[in-house]
Amino acid sequence: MAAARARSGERRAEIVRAALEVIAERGYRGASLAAVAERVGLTQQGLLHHFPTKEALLVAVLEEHDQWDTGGGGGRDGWRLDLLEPLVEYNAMRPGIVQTFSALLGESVTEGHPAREFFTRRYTQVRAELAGVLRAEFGDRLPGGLTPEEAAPLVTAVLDGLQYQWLLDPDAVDMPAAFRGFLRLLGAR
Amino acid sequence: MAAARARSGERRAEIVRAALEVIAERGYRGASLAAVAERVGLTQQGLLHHFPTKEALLVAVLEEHDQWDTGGGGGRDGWRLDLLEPLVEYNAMRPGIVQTFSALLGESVTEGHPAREFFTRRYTQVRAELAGVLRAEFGDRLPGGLTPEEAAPLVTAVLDGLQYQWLLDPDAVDMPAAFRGFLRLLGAR
DNA sequence: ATTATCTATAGATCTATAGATAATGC
DNA sequence: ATTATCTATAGATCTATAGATAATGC
Repeated sequence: MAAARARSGERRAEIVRAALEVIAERGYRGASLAAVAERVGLTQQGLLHHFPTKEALLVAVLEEHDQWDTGGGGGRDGWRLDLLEPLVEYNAMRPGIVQTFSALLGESVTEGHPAREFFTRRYTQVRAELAGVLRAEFGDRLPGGLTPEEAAPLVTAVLDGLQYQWLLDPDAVDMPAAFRGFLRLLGAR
Repeated sequence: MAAARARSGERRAEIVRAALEVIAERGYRGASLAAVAERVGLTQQGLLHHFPTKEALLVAVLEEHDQWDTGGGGGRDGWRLDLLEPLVEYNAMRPGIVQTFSALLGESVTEGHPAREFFTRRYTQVRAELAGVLRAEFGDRLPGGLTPEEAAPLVTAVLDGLQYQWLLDPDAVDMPAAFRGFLRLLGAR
């Protein structure tokens, strides 16, 4: 045959990449296995050989992009505040990934959604790590008398909220500039 | 028969209310007409007598709750900054509505989603009105040198972003308190 | 006559299972 | 023997249309 048989790991990676795209376009509930399969030149049943269920495929997508959103800049755990702005800048160049993330986050608040626990855990962790970073940078008090623990959910909220506004209307919202504005509010220079 | 025939307007209102609930639970794409119909004691085909298509029902839901999110507090156009905090407080008491809104916002960034234009327009309008409110309150410069136009998308982002964190983990996030913290950052008392 | 509702049903999908076929690795 | 894929198909759904039936309002 023309194409050599890809090793299983490569095939799985291809499928995860395709799933990421289809989820960006239609969300998880709207994404069909057939659409993902077609994108990698497989039948839907062929895809199910690599991932036994649709949910298993979603889990693989979530694991693959575990460093999403707030983690991309600085490696698994050691975030630094000055790496958040470059991360936002980077995200502004890959609307596809941001759209997948945002669509999944939106869906995840509905009942019994398979990504719900993932996001819940992730936000708990992100808030805790951000609080640590903010304390290291600003000490125990930020402008307005906020503690780092009070500011951390706001940083996360701004990151996510700006993504929605930007995805809906990229020309109307300069996501990195807006985020820099927020950092100035926090007192960073 | 037992129940008197409801006037059409009442029936439609019942259906819209049921649709709101089902969308909160499953999102728009995941919400079936049959599930909505069942909730008001109709068959799926009976429901389609009142709304000719599923999309028409969504439009009715969006129109009914046009004052969603940022509008509830102060009447159609005249927002005031000091009514935002009570609005967040009010939202914290109705997770259902917030969940419907958040699920729809998340879905709306996917391709060809029927609510996309609604949200795009809405955010454009919300940012403009918030900028006006911020200018009236703070003048041309806010902390960090932000202009009202730079701060407006941040206010919106914080409102939306906090909702997701709160829906995912209500015990971990005190939404009104977090929002008050953000207002203190902006320099309001 | 119009309005509200129902039954019947067409026509698409969708996920997942069963089982065949062919290539690869011992 | 195992791995990758395919064909066939079961069993659920889902939206929407067609057409019947019964009640309401002139």
